[in-house]
Amino acid sequence: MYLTQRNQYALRAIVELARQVGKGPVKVSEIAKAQAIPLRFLEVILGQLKGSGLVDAKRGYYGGYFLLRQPEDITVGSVVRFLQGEPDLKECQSCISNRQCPFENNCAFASLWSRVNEAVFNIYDETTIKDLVPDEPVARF
Amino acid sequence: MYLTQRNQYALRAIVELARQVGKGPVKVSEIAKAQAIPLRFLEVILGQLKGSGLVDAKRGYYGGYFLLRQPEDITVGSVVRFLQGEPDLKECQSCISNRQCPFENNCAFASLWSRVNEAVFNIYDETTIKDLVPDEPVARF
DNA sequence: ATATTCTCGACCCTTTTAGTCGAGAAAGCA
DNA sequence: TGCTTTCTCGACTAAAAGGGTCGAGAATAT
Repeated sequence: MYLTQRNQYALRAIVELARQVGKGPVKVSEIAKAQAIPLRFLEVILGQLKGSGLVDAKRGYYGGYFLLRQPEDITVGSVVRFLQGEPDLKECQSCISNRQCPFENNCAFASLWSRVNEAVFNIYDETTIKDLVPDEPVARF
Repeated sequence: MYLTQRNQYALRAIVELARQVGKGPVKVSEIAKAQAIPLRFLEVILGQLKGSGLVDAKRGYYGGYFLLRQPEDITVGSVVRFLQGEPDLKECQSCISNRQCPFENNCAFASLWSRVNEAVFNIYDETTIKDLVPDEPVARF
């Protein structure tokens, strides 16, 4: 739900891939430059992202990263879920251990947290990567 | 939006005060015990909370903390806002500095973050402390 | 006086997050 | 073949955030 800098970088990297869809693999260095992300850090992030099945990479001269699905078929929710996993909100986050919950597992906070989480993921799930790609500036003549 | 352990402790402390409303000041040690919060840490938290105008304290023998408003008049939103301040969501959180935003301040993320934030605070604002106080177990005979 | 309870600032420790680095492996090119 | 490019992998470091503690002082009641 709360997105770290790293996870925002990941999203922006995917957006950049979406922006260049159809132009073949995009180099990490290119993404890093376009999105102002530290290069070596981005390498790590994209490496992780490969595990999601959303992107893949090719090495060598014409190498780089590319999307495995259309931008409109990738939701922010699916990316976020992959990056941080779904939090276990059935159990109240206020209680370190469930055994010593001061409300004896009848805790009103649990419902609050899960409602919040649901609201957030509703938004994430209805937002696709395509929605995040900036519109091309209209050509002037 | 994202609540730290500390901020959840704060909320639970207030809930405990609400639970005991009308019984005079509640000692920190009592709150700590009831809500399973580390005592010395709770002292710090309640000290901060005094600045919100929602609670106040009295020292000495019959001292302790107490609410300055009715539980139903305190929203979770007002507490959270005091604890963490409203994030500055007009500007995209992805960009370290606004000057070097790769999207040139026309960033689709900004809208996403603010929609998420709004959704979360809608829930926080419509939830009062009273809603979080567990129902008294019905007396059986 | 004295016991009680909040008050204040400084302090410490652990975990998370951000970011870097060097060497290696695949892919293309000459 | 050998050279260049670009991803790949694991280890590593640094900074920040978060959680929690402590001692001494100040108000309040008996």
